[in-house]
Amino acid sequence: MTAKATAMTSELPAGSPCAACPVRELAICEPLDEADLPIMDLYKSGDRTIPAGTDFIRQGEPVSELFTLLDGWAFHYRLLEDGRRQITRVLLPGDFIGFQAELGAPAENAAQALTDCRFCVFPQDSAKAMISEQPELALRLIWTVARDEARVEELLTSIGRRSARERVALFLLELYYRVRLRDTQPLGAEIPLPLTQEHIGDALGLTSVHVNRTLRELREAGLLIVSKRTLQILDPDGLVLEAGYDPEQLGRLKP
Amino acid sequence: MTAKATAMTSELPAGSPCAACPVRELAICEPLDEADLPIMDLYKSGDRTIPAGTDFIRQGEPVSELFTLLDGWAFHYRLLEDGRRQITRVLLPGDFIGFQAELGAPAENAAQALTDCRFCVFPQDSAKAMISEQPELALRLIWTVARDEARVEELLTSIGRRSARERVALFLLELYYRVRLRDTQPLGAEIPLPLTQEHIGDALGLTSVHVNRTLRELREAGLLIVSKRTLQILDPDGLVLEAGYDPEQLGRLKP
DNA sequence: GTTGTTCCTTGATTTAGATTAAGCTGCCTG
DNA sequence: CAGGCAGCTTAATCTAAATCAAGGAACAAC
Repeated sequence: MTAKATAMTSELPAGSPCAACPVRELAICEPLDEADLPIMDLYKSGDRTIPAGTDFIRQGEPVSELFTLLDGWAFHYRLLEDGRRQITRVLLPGDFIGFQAELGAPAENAAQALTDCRFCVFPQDSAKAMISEQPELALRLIWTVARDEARVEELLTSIGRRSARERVALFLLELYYRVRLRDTQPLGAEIPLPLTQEHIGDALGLTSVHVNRTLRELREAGLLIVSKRTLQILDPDGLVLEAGYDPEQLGRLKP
Repeated sequence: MTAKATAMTSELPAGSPCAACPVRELAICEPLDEADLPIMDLYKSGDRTIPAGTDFIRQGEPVSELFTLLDGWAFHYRLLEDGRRQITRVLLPGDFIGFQAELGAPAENAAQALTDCRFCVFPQDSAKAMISEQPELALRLIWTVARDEARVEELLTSIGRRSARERVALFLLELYYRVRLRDTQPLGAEIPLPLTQEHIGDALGLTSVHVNRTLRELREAGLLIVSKRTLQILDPDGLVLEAGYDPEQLGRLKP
């Protein structure tokens, strides 16, 4: 429930070359081939690095910049007036962050860095120019927003209709596959999981106490281990079963 | 929880003229002025009317057509394997229905008519052509999908973090304002509400029994009356308070 | 006008998950 | 190295909402 706010950021003077971009085929610029890549320099203002815990988009304040996450983990969330928090999306490298229907309007979602993060930064005006001047990028943005919406709907369905065990199992399973789409790792390997139990609770509509219990149950059932900011999936099939999830859909999973 | 399926539909031979469209400024074609309106005839295949209860998009089956809802109410939903249902979006006239990241892929959301519905129909291929050939329409689609995502996130936040009373109050209040953006009605007037208590429960992650009790409480508190497929908001300010909602956001409400 | 349906309503009971509370661990910082 | 903080863990208790159960009202179908 804590919403830490830090200010310290570091900005590089100029944009680093897109050719070396670590998330090129995941990001908004994916449709551009090598030759067209310099187009992006028209719109991006540079790279930026922020420390873990930074609230880099604040709910209700005008969105003045958009970001492509180059490295690190972050999340989008909404706050109620009394401090209750709902995490709406976990953000991984390649994700386009901060876009909303009315650019420049008060932010509907806040965003916070979970780890130190590095971004590619787009001032709001040039992001607007980008999508109206570059039709391939506009099409890619449609795809991106629709995919994000589908993910939020999946989470909505979890919270609305699944039990705590099903929710936790599915949430971690999906994160595991998303991470593995970025860094190919041996199946069953540990992945970093920079979320606290409180974060997981705030994503799944549970308290951290109940998340703790549920994680213990899943561990005792030999399905997964969450420990020391690390997630290990022991039994993917068992988890799919536990989550009551159509395993076919995992195959369709997008980055 | 019931998922009725009907087949009977009626299709008109040719598209009716867009000039007479009842939802022109709400729909995907909003950016076109009078002169450009015939562009739509390149892409739409005609109008269609279906009876209440029809499942016109079935989860898991390829999406072969997209729709603009011209008249009536419908909803998007997801089913779990054991029949649990989550309603993800209530669809009102002007809404663009069935769009998803991968057109032609298995439908991520089913859709069902709540009342008799009339649609403007777009075959999947021509919808694809439309968004790649008409940049203004692509921009409008981005806006539409982003707005829908924001609505789903709002619902997610409700289910994850609000009490039953807050959820019901906010859900009905938002519907009320959405309907009033379409048909201007005197404030406090009744609006039609073709949702059963079971529908409301499936949208809000509650059982119909609990929805019933909650509606009674809200009625006894003099806030609203739901009766005979009709919703009457008695005390909008009281409801905003009850919902723990930032009233400013209602002003920003989009159709 | 009887017989189903579907939907609404209310009461009694159960339960999943929340709340409260307390101790523990690892860690950073002074 | 002491003290403090953030996060994890577990147990005891409470409660919001689910489940179970039983009627009632409206309406269509025969």
